[in-house]
Amino acid sequence: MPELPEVEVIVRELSSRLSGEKIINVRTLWKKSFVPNNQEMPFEHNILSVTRKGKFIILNMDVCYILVHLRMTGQLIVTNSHNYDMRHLRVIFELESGDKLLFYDARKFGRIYLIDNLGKFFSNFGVDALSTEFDISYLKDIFNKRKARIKSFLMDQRYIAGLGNIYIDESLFRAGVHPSTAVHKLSYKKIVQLHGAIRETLEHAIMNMGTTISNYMTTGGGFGNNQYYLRVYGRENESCYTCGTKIMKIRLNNRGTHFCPKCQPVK
DNA sequence: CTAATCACCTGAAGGC
DNA sequence: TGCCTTCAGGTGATTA
Repeated sequence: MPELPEVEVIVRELSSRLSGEKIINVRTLWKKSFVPNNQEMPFEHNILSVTRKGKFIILNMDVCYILVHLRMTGQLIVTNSHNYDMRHLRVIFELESGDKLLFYDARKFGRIYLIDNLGKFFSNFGVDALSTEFDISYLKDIFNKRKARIKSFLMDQRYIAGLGNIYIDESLFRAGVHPSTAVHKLSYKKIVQLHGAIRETLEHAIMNMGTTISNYMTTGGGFGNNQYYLRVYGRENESCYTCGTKIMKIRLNNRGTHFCPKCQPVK
């Protein structure tokens, strides 16, 4: 489901609702969703803060961390109702206040990890796309000698963390780069443009509270608005806002990929 | 080591 | 209505 902007919106909400809370119990309804794989476990931890790295949501606690990855269809909902929906409910965190943090996940791809060493967990992880470490020289370095197509390279979280299918298509459009371009063929000028395009695309999406296509929602059940501002994603056969050419959709490494053939010519 | 493809799951949407 | 196919904000494992 979500990419960096959606996760960021969720983290901001969770941060104000969960900081200072205490988890007093965890119940797992689908074993694979919670990586210790215990159905029930004694559990008492204070949540100090909620942060993010790439698409991972991080609950920072006294002596350990809970990491949540929503993958395609995961949702986190905070509720004080006793009558919540059980359909697709996978994990329940009970809080001392009486509220519950509910993890829903229709496709069961999402994962929640309980770990004690963040550095080790993220050792193979690239820089976050909104961090200051993600700058033009970093982008130039990781692009050096790479022959992969730019779209699939940007999907790889070991280099840049946070980008996914929607925002890569949108960023490549803004930068005027064809998604099949071999990474090492990008000119310095295009690298600069792409860096700016990625930043702008993500920041705009966060301002719009994320993109709701099918089931992304915020922790209180609200929707995003960024779907109304997409320029290529989901617009196949519609006219490019810049030049009027029909937006094309192709399959790249098994992912639907949208672009304007005129604004993003093959290099 | 790098790059591409498959596997994991379920449900919604479209064609017939 | 219903059956069948395809597709989906992701990523780990497997293959070449």
